[in-house]
Formats: sequence, structure tokens, C-alpha cells
Amino acid sequence: MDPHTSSPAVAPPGRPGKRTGRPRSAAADRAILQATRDALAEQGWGQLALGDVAARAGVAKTTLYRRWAGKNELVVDAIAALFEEQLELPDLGSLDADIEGVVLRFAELIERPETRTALMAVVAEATHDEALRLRIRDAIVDRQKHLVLLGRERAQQRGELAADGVADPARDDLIFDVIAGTVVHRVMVSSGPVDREWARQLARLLVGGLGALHLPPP
Amino acid sequence: MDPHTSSPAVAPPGRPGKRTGRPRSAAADRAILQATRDALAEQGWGQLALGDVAARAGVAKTTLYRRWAGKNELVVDAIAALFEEQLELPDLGSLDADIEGVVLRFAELIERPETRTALMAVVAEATHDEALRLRIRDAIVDRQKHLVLLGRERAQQRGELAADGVADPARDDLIFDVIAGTVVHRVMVSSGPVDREWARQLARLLVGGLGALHLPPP
DNA sequence: CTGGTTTCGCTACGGGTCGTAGCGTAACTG
DNA sequence: CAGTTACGCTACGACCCGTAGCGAAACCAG
Repeated sequence: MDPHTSSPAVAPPGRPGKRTGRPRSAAADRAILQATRDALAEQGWGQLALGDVAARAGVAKTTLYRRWAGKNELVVDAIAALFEEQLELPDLGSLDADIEGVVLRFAELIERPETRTALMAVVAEATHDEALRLRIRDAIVDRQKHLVLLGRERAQQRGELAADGVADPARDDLIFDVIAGTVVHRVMVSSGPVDREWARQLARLLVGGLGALHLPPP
Repeated sequence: MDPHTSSPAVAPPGRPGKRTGRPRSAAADRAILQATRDALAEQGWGQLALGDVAARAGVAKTTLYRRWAGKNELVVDAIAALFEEQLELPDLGSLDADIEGVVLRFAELIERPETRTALMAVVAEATHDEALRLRIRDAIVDRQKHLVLLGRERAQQRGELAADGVADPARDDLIFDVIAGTVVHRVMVSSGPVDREWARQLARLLVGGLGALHLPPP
């Protein structure tokens, strides 16, 4: 009972309850998600048809509907798989270089044709779907944010940033919104490239501005 | 010949060619665009049906299709109308205050329920539609960008920013991506409020970082 | 007033996608 | 072996899309 709560790409909870009957094909999961990404890249969100995805994956349409409730959930999982791997970022030695690295890594993901069309569309749908919003947060946003927090901790250890005794989540949120939002806007709206030079400028702007945050107002 | 090239909300080119026959109802245009915004706010992009929009507007479905090619174009015009009015921004006396004002004005538009769901969805669709991308640029993006450029010019006149002899469009683009992108990300992804305090922090970060842009690399 | 032109509302339609039901078969478990 | 669950397949009603065709309405030139 209660189907398509699986979302295998997000949370395969190793519940100890012995499952009986024929197990779900993990190969089918992978084929469906890959077919979803292919179709997204070729046709975009608007033209994406689940029947077509099932056909591409070599799977019956009913099989797809047994695992995902609809277009939104399927696409979130398909895209989230791209964000899964890269959870770490090499220490590049300075806050400036770390920000530059994070920016380039973000852009690397967002510039993919599958991600471009899917990410914005799913966020738009999430406006009227609380569950979808949480799913996006867990599967995508929090993973991005982790990289930003990682960079801040390193900078504090290096002494580049004042290590306040108390955490400042509001400032973390702001920095994250600036980095992620700027990259997304650059790619999606301005349609400009995110190359090393652009990333350097953004990093310089941020590092220069970070010091001004805790100063008293003039 | 060549229907729905009108887009009356964007460009009513006063072609001197005398039009004969029954003129198009301007009231119908307004009713359709308003009905589109209402339906967007209530149901979101995904559930938006053009037949429903026509019914809300008290207009035949065929009338709607004579003026707009499809969902994408209609929604762009419906949203663009919200961006039309506010082309100016009062001079608040300092770069810091001006940025704060621009941020609050952006948020004011983006936080509306119609805009939230429509803006992202249309940008997603524009990934595979060059004409739509240009339409969005003309109707929405350039108007936002104008505010940012206006703030920069004022700051240069005040002497807050060095008035280079040569313009630096790359820097303007960066600043615009930072402001607009950060606000959008804050509202759409982080789901956080854009209040005066948050705007103040972002403005402080930007003003602090602007000076570092033209320094030689360490 | 008359004829020409364009828009309007209305109805109807083919085509595509959605999401589900039903059935027989395949895979795995005790 | 029996029990259980997933699978492929077909079929279906429901919905929305976008267009065609019609007669009526609104405007303009003569």
C-alpha cells in the first residue's frame, strides 16, 4: 500500500522488513532516469511526455507510474542524481580560490541542457506544491549549500574570516543566495558564459564585500 | 496574414497603414491578461488552461488564439504588464540606499503569486525557444536592468564610484546578475522574506565588494 | 445606404497526453 | 509447492490543445 514513495535516487531507506515477492528492477530505475534526462535535453520540460520517457527506457508506462507520482517528482529525481556525486570540493588554498571553484562547479551542473530546462520548471511548479519544495531542498539545494558552508569553515580556519563564537545562519543564507542565484541568473537569464574570468570577478566582489557585513552602519 | 504578431502590451507599433474592418477590442486584451494573472495566482503554471482563461475573461477561446500563439507568449505579456509601470526609482541619496531600494522593488514584483510561478516557468521554456528568450529580455529583463544602470550612474555622479572614461559593460552585467539573481533565489528557492534588514545586508555586501573589483589581483 | 473588410462568439472536431484498470506472466520467498 | 509482488501489455475515459467553419457584429470608404 502507498505506492511511489520509493524515490530510490533520494532515500533508499534500508528498512529491515523483509520484502517478499518480485523485487523492483534497479535497472529499470536507472533506465527511466536516464531516459528522462535525455528527453529533457532534447525536448525541454514543456514537451516532455511520460509515455515517451517510458518508451525510451524500454519500460511500460504503468511501471513508471508505479514509482513516481508524476512529471514533477520524476524530474526532480532525474536531476538530483546529477548533484549527488559532487559533495566535496578540493581545498584550493584561499577563500578567493574556493569561491571561484564553487562557482565553476555550480555552473558546470546548471549549464547542462537537461538541468537548464528542468531546474527552473520544477521550482516554478513547487510554488504550489509544498511537498515538491521539500523534495527539491533535500535533493538539490542542501547539497549545493553544503559546499558554501564548507568554504566558510575553511576560511575561518585559515583566519581569512573572523571566527565568531556564535554562528550566523542569516549570513550563510545570504552568501548562498548570492552565489547560487548569481550563477543561475547569469546562465538562465543573461545567457552568458561562466568562465574562469567571470568566476574570478564574482569571487573578488564577494570577498571584498564580506568584510563590510559586520561593520556598523555609516 | 500573419496573426498574433500584435502583443499589444509590448509593442503597439503605430503603423500608419489605415486599418479597415472591425478593430480589435482593447478591453478584451485587458480582460485576457488579467484573467491570465488571476489563473496563474490560483492554479500555477502547470494547471493553467487557455480555455479556462478565455472563459474567465468572458471571451471565446478562438479570440485568445488570434492574438497570442500559445501559453508562453500570453504569460510573458501578462507578467510584463506588471513590470511596465515602475521604470524609475527615486534618488535615495546614496549608493547604499539606492541598491536597497532596487532590491525591495524587485522583491515586490517577484513575491506576487502570479509572478513567482510564471517567471521561472517561462524562463525554463525559453531554454528551447530563442524568440521567447528575446521577448522576455525586451519585456522584463531589460526593464529591471535599467534600474541597476540608473543606480550606477547616480553613484558615479556623486563620486561614490570611480567614473571611468570607458564603460565597463561586463561589470554592469555582473552587478545586475548579482542583484536580480540573489533576490530571485532568496524568494523562489530559499523561500525567505525580503525585508528591509535583508536588503540592507545585501546592499552592504555589494557596496563593500564593488571597490575590490578594479584592484589588481593579490 | 451599400459593399468590403476584419473581428467576434459559437460549435465542432482530430490529435495528443494523462493517469488508471484489468489481465496474464515473470520473479522471488518460505 | 503456494503466496506475493513487479512487470508488460492493452484499453479506456478524461482533459486540453489548436484549428476550421459559420453567421453576426463593427468599422470604413464610396
